Amino acid sequence: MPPKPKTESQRQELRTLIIDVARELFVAKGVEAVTMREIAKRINYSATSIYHHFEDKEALLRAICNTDFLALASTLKSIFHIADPVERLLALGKGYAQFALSQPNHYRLMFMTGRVPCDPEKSSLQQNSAEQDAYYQLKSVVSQAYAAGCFRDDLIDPELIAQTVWAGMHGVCSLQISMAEDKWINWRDISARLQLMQEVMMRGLLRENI
Amino acid sequence: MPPKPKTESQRQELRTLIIDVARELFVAKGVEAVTMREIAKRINYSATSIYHHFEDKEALLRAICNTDFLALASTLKSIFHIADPVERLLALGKGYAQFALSQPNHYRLMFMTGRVPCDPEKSSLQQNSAEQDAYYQLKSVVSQAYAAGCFRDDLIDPELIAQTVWAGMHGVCSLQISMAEDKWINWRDISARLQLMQEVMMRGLLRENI
DNA sequence: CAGAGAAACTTAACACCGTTAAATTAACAT
DNA sequence: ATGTTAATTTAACGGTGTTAAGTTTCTCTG
Repeated sequence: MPPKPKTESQRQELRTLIIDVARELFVAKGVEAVTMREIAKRINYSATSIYHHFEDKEALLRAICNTDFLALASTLKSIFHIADPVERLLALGKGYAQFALSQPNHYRLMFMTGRVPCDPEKSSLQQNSAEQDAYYQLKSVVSQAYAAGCFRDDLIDPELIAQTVWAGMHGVCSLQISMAEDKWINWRDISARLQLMQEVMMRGLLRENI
Repeated sequence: MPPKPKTESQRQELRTLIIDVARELFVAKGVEAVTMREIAKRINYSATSIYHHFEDKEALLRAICNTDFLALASTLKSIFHIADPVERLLALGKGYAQFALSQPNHYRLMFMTGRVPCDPEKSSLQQNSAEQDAYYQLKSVVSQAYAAGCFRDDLIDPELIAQTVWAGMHGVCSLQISMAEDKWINWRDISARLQLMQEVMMRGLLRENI
């Protein structure tokens, strides 16, 4: 009873259905839970049909990743209404951390696995878009603070600053995600670690006067 | 031609041979390359025999991990001869980063996968040993700087400081390891990123006077 | 209106994987 | 000599991603 030539929109619908089901498995049980057969079972298709929408499992993961990058950028764009550039940067960091810690499996896939390297050529997302590109949002916010003269005089490369700020927040979040259960370390509260990281970075980056 | 009751030392020998071969595959091709069958082939045993030395693949990875934690601590202990506490801390960070970037697959297994959480109960390594426990080394160096009054007055928890310093360096290294190939980002030199991270952290943490 | 062709989908299979059960071999202890 | 035990292997199970080869249904053309 299966086969019918479908309209393009129905095709798209099925495609996003696959992605959604895959994400769901994924959120609950991590990357390993995303097996082609299980996804297929949940949508009452055979495993093979997924290959008509995605070249392979990597491609499917990449698609999930893309929707997540978009979700991250969507979350973060609410930050731009904040007037003070430093407060804006801090809020960006907080929003980023909240995303990471509330959706650890997605964060892991996006920033910790190294699979699925994003290529602007292939992505459906628009690079350098304030709506869709979270990295561009970071660059923007840092550049704005830079233009406002917030940073120390010896810091002359906003993109390097952005990458450092990112690394700081990513360091706290990713250690939390992959090592929070590790009994070797007597972890301080994650909120305290995030807080101190932001304080330290700001004190290290910003001008001192006033 | 196979079976002979072996002495305990021969058993150990084979055990470490397995670990070594597994590490080798591992260094070259990452976690996924470590398949029981391939390890077995390289030492001319059948895959099943590995299970007489390691409960399962996790246990084998854990064993590899342990040797790597020891290797890291061994590398870092050369830092303790440095007299100035701040210089010592900086050198620790540099040594850590060098380890991470020169052995990315090991670093990934140790700090980025979340599998194999280390438990002091089960590990063969000695916790709180200046020779074997890299985290203890970090705590020590930070505590020494703290005792020397290097940090700002409002910083009163050396372990929180240590975890933050760690997160900063880990952030730079892990982003490099998992995202250096990502074409979305116009990465600055890894050395510049490490350098700036250390500068920022030191400026953020240390007292200002003189 | 018949039949060709394409699209959607399925079943069957391949080559792997980690892991376990059962069988085999060789050394030791009695 | 015999039995026990440890070391090892072969065979197999259930799982994975993926591909080849159908099967069914629609649409489009002659």
